[in-house]
Amino acid sequence: MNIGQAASASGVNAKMIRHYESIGLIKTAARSDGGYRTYSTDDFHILAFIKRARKLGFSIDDIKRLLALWQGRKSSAEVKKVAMAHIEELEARIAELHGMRGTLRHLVDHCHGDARPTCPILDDLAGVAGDQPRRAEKATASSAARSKARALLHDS
Amino acid sequence: MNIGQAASASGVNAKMIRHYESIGLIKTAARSDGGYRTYSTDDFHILAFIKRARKLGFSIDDIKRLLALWQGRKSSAEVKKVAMAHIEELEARIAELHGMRGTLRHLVDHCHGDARPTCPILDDLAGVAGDQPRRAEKATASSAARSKARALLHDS
DNA sequence: GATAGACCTTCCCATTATAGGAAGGTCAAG
DNA sequence: CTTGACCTTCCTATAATGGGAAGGTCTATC
Repeated sequence: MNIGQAASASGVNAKMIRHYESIGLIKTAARSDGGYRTYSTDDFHILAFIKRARKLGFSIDDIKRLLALWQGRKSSAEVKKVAMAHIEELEARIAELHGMRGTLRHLVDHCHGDARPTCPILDDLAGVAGDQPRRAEKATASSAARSKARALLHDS
Repeated sequence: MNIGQAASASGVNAKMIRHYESIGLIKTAARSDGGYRTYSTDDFHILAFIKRARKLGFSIDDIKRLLALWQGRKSSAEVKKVAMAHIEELEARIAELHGMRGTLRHLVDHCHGDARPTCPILDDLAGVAGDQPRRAEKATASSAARSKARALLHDS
């Protein structure tokens, strides 16, 4: 199998296959006389594995670990650990996006969206206090530092 | 205000302020005799605006648009449009992550996570059919092409 | 055997937003 | 006048993907 066939068979495109090789995710491919990379059925399985893992949002680093576990035929405990850590990561990202969406949804719902220049969305972004239940800004240690800095500006 | 003060006051760090200047998101800062960038209260407001917009996940390009709208004091309709498009983007990303999380949750729930090497997670990634209600792979036009390619391998 | 066209090779560049570091200049306090 | 904090520019890196150029190989057809 040349790289093109391996690509369409696995769903990982040729550019990416070369990339994965270059970063050491997959082993250096065998070469034909003409210098073409050649792939075995085993190689194809690995590529398909990678493709599926990427679809689940695993990072290349995670996949490196999963591939080692897969090929090492070791315990499933380690795999489960990697997967659960990834679930937590996904959930954190979902929560973050969800928070953004909520704030924005609220702002959009209060924006009449007509020819008038007044706009709660811009007001919020500009820091004008409105009736928003949640501000775009979370209360963090750094925001406390910023409030202090803001005091120097006689602002807020 | 020097860049450091502007940074801690706005929450946008100094490195980023220079970067935003270099890509044209903010105008070139005025300079002191010694060549230091100096920032006015207006500049600070713009930086704070940018920071809040970034916290809501707007891209730099979106922010460029929002800043123009904010400073142009034009209609709110355009702002609402940008914001709604962003909400849709957020929702698409949430849905994608949610799908990943669901599939993974299911796999993790069926993995005993002990010393045995059998693992539904790896099996799924490897393409072994299990009792999974949803596979890691969506049925798409390209997956049809891949099935055809796979047929050439006498695989699947 | 020549040639066309599909496919392959390597190498470089771009993306997005953010950050680290090096080498060197400026400022304020002691 | 030195010290230390802060600033300057320039280069590099990240993660994953892709575009494109310049050139080599393979295969089918004439």
